[in-house]
Amino acid sequence: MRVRFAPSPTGMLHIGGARTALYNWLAARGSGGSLVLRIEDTDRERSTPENVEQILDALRWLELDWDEGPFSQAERGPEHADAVRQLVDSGHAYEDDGAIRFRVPDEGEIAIDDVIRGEVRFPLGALQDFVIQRSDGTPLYNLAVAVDDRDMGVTHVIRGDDHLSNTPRQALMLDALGAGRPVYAHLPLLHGPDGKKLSKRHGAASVQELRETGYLPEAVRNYIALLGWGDPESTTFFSTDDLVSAFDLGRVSRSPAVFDEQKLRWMNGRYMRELPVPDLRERIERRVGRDVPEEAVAISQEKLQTLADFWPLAGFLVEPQPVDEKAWEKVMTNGGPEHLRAARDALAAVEPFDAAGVEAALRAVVERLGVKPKDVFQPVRVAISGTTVSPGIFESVAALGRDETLQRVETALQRAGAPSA
RNA sequence: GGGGGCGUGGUCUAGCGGUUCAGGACACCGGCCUUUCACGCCGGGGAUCGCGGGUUCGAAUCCCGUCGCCCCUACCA
Repeated sequence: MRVRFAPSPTGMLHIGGARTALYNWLAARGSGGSLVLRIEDTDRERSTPENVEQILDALRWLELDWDEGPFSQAERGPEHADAVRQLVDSGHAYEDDGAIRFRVPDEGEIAIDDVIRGEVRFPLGALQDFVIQRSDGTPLYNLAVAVDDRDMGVTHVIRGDDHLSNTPRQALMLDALGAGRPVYAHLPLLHGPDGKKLSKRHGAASVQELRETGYLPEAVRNYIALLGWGDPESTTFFSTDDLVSAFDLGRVSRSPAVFDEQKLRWMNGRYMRELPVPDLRERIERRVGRDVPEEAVAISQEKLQTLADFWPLAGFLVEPQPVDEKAWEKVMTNGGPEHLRAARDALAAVEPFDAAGVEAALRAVVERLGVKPKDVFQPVRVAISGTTVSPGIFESVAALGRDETLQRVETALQRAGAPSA
């Protein structure tokens, strides 16, 4: 099996394109075949080196490797021209105002075999003679695709459903050229939450955006694999290896799917929780661009859904964060400062200064003061983190260390105007 | 207008003529846990399978029609 992913370089790779790339990749890897990357850049206006690079970056990030290419369709002008000439010579195409049109028979029909849709028939009478070469001598999409797929030995064309209507044109040319037709597989399109089709223009959800939002490539792969395909057991989590062996083109759904970021978030969180701490730490550091204590990662892990969640949740373990006024108001009233002072005194004497020790000390304070646990814990939390949301308070205090904790508590006490002694 | 595709709870899906076929997941609601937020666990509401016919003892599953959405119909891809 030899497949190809042939994006047009319009910039961002949106998730629909990413899924097409994934399915092609899965088909190739699962069959021991190869994947060819071809850039459909015959429209020079929107094909820039930067746009091409963006597509490649997105694929690399998704860890979808290709075996050959990227090939530039625009650089295959001679081959396209040869094919056009051959079609003209054989009477299958003719000149019209300088352009070359392919001659579509007026009657009859053409049947396309599609792995996903079954046999699809098109009455030829509904097809116009279409232009295959511009008057400036450059080829058009339908011709270029057919010729390139033929020349590159593509055996299976796996692409979006929006190309199904183009298929009879391409097949007609292949037939006229005396070339065999590849096996076709047209994937259902992806729509946005608003029901509209997903594209660069609408709604977005491009691979680069997913990356910036802090999703893991393996989670994205798993999620988008399920957009249009599912195994009989309704399995939800697939390692990439499992995906390769379980994926079956013939089982791909025929109806459009809607990209649901909430589910991706959930799934991403599940992947994050299963990551070894050192691995997660490395990814977080790469994202925030600075070193992060392993402990901070370890105690945050179960609360993260994306890499972007780390800093707001545990950035205070790296450096002091601004105080959230609402949080402050909420916990520093009704005896907050007083409880905080008691907590400070208890923490000063904790030995050893670990989560268990901190917990014992803080709970003792709660008991002695006869208040609720949160009456003590929350002021401490705000004092060290600046807000009311953080990893477990005992773990956080322990991770921060005695000196830093005491210093922040002291600062908070002064801010509260409470006598520190 | 012409041609083509698609239609299972809000969303992704399983199912492909008959042992709970309406299953699983996200989301949602309630509870437990509990130091916040999450995680986790337990429970719940929600689809008669777009709609209408037909075939059949029996259809989400087969056929026809109809409606809706989408794609192609460019010297875009």
